[in-house]
Formats: sequence, structure tokens, C-alpha cells
Amino acid sequence: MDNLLTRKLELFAPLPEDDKRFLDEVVARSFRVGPRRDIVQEGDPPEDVHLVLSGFACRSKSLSNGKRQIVAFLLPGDFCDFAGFILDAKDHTIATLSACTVVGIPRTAILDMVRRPILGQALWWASLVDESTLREWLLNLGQRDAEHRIAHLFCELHVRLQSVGLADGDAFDLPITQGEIGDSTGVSTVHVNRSLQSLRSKGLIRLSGGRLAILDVAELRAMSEFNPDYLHRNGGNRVQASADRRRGELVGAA
Amino acid sequence: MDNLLTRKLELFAPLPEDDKRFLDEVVARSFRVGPRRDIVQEGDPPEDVHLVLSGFACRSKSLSNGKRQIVAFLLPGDFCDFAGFILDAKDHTIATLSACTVVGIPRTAILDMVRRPILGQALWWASLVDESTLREWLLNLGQRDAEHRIAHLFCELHVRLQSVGLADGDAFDLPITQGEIGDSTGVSTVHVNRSLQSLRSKGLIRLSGGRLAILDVAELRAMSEFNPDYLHRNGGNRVQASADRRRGELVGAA
DNA sequence: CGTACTATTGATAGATATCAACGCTGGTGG
DNA sequence: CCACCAGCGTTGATATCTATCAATAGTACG
Repeated sequence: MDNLLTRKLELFAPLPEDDKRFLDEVVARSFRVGPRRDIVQEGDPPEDVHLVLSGFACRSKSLSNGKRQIVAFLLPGDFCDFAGFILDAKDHTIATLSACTVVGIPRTAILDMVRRPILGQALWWASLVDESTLREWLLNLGQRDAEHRIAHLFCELHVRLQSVGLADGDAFDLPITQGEIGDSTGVSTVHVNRSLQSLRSKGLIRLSGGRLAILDVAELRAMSEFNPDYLHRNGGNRVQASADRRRGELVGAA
Repeated sequence: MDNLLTRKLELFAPLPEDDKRFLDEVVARSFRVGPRRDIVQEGDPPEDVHLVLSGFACRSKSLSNGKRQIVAFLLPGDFCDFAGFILDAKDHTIATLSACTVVGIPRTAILDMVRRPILGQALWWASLVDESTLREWLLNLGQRDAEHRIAHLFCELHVRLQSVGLADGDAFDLPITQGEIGDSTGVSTVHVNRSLQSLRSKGLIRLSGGRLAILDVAELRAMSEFNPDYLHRNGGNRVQASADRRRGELVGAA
């Protein structure tokens, strides 16, 4: 059975068996982190890149008045700080929401991964999908009202969890508080609560005990104008084979 | 004199002379686009990657009710759609704000660029800086009020234009309307106007005739909690030389 | 069984959108 | 050269949404 990282990266393209084996090794050395804890293992080489294997984590930025913005939910299969490989100063916090299984990947392993032609492209793809997601969140925060923002978030989480096999039909575990939903959508806790009730009263969702069931997927998507294209679940830019081969060289040793 | 693309990429690291010459060639075939026009040249190979050489452009996403969110300002030296190289479906619009000089770069040239060890890393860096900027915008939209959002935006534009030599001290051309400021900050046109007046009355800015002067840089930054670190103007992750060498191989042919 | 979050509800205040009107400016055609 | 027009900036009045404050009720957990 493929691990979750493999499973996610294969949304881009099928990986060679050898790459998969390599990923299995990468993922082998995982550790547990309790809920609401920063993902910064003491003694960890600071250059390690982290990956979530199970549980919910988030990336957030804060202001001095205590307000914080969750800028990404990190689901199983997601890298926490891949960008730290090139960029220096870490200007945001990465923390667990629920208890998580996390992998710390050393720079050398990242280098090995990036050098492989197909795997390297898959990592590039994953990074660009993250960027695309940020753009959609910006649209969400800037132009939709609270209820629609939350609806849109739920639609996104649904697709993302589905694509790594963590959705049970149209229901899935959502181990986050209403306050955290608010921090990610720019809405106060109280107003999140009221917006959720509105969504419930419309028969669109059922949410309790850390589990969300989307009762009317079509309508929830329609009302929030959710279009899953921005998640690029159908792989990357597939041009003709020759160009593919060339792209293969892109991040690979000759 | 270095062209603007070179100038920007050298914020990451000094480029070899050969890379610079290559960039000069890349940038040579530019064309003009009038204000408020989509950057989609008819007959252009759709895979071309575009780059702004002069003027202001933007990337935006829209909702069916006509609301639009500008998710990035594209300044001279910025790529418009580098991600299109890997990702397929274009889920956003790229349009000029002022008249612009634009370069269309064919896929093959991008491949050549990415293959060069230093230049390839510089492009990766630029892409990650864009992502970092998106995160900061998310914080801006989600957690700051209108006046602070606009102040923060001005601080960002100031630094970005400065770093490509387009700021005249603390003043620079800002050829965009108040409506466009609103579309980027998630504020209505009317409220942008009032927020600007507030900033003016505090003696922080002067804005008229498409030109912005920041009268009190320190205070404008302080009030909006602007910290330029997220723009990563000081290059990338400089570790020891050996790691650098390894990173050099990263995107290069052996 | 306390303790501490988390969820919920009501009341109120504040920020921002929306609507409407008007002046200004730059461009266009007569 | 001047009248007209369209887009932009500005202002005032009003409507909405959302935050904030405060209190209560669940709920998990030691």
C-alpha cells in the first residue's frame, strides 16, 4: 500500500517504482506530536523539511495584537516547510491542530528527491498547487462573506482529503475548533458559530464531534462557487512526450 | 546596465556572466501592451511564460457577481505565469493596469534557464518569494482593517520597486486607480478613498496623479506592522559552500 | 466532580458596503 | 477650439455585516 506522500504526489503523475521505494524510506522515520504544539523538534537540525503523515496541522502568521491568520491547513501528505529549503528566514509558525504523525526530512534527502526527474517534477507541482491554493484563499477572504468562505473551505478540505483517501464518502474527520475555522477565514469565533448554524439549517452540512458531513455537495459547491480546478488534482502540464522528456532533465542529473 | 529581470534575480545571488547574457537575449523580444488589457497575445503559443519589463500588471480572480480579487501586483522584473510551466488550467486572469512592456518567453527558453545551476535556483527563489507574498497578503486581508491593509500594501510596493531601482527615494509611480487598490485589499472603492484620506491627514503619504510619496516610512511601516523579511530581499538559504555546491546540481545537468 | 476549553446565544457597537450625487479631468469629435 | 462624454475621485446618507462583550451551557479530562 502506498504511503500518503506517494499517494499525493501520484496525483501529478505515476512515479517509478524506485521513486516510490525511496519515498517509503523517507517516510519511515516519523514521530508523533500532540495537539496544539509547534512542529519544531528540539535538537532537530533546523534545515529539516517537515511533512505531515496523519492529523491536521496549520501554517499561520500573527500580529502583535494577538490576531492570527491561518494561511494553510496541512493535511496528511502535505509538506510543512518545503520552501525553507531555499528561503531563509521562517516568517510563520507551523503547529499541529490535532495530534499528528510528522516526518523530518534532512536536506540531503530532499536533494535526492529533487534530483529524480519525475519525483522532482512532482514536488515542483505540489509547491505550485500550494501557491494556487493561496490565491484561491485570497479570493475567499477578499470577496466572499463569512458563510460562503466557510462553505468554500469545507469544499476544499473535502476534495483534498478525498484525494488522499481520508474522506468517507462526503464525510470526514475535522479535528479543529470553530476558533480555528475563524482564524483561517478571517471571521470571529462567534460569527463562525452563527454561519455554521446557517449552513446547518439549510441542510448543507452536519458538523459535530470533530466530524463534518457534507449533506449536499452540489449545493455547497454552487453557493460558494467552488471549482476544484485550482487544486490541480488532475496532474500537471502534460505536453508531448518530447517535452516531457526534456522536463525530466529539468531537475535531474544527466 | 543589467536588465530588470537580471537585477531582480540577483537579489537572490550574483549570476554568472553567461547567465546574464542569456537573460539579455530572453528579454530582447518584448512588446507593448496598452493599459487595462489582458496579457494574452493572439497567436502567441499558449505555453509562453510572460514577464513584465515595465509598467504595472496584476493577476486576479473573479466571482460571478462581478467582484474581483487582485491576488498579485506584477511589477517590472516579475513573471506573470511561471507556474503555467507545470500547472495546466489557468484559473486566473493576467492583465495590465498601466501600459506595459511584456516579454513572451517560449518553453524551450524556460527550460534552458531552469537547467542552469545558479539561474535555476534564482527562479525557484523568485517563485517561493511570490508564495511568501501571498501568505502575507492573506494575513493582510484576514486580520487588518482597511487603513492598515492599504498602508501595508504601500510599504510592500515601496520595497519591491526600490529593489529594482524604480523608486525615487520614498516616492514612486503608482499607476493604479483607487478601485484597483480596493480590489487588491478587499475594500470598496469608497472606503479606499476614505482610508487614503485618513493616511494623508496623518501626514503619512501623499498620493495624486499616479504618484505615491511615503512621507513617513518608519511610521507607515510601524502602524501596518510591515516587516520586509517576507520579501526575502536578502537572497536565499546560504548554508556552507558544500551544500551550496550540492544545491547547484539541483536543477542543473551534471 | 472541579477545571478549562469549546460551543452557543443575546445585545450592542463598529467597520465597511452600498447607494446616490457631484466635480474634475482628459480625451474625442464636431 | 469648444462641447460632450466617460472614468475617476470625492462626499454624504444609509444599510449590512461582522466584531465585541457578556453570559450560559456543554464537554472532555484529570
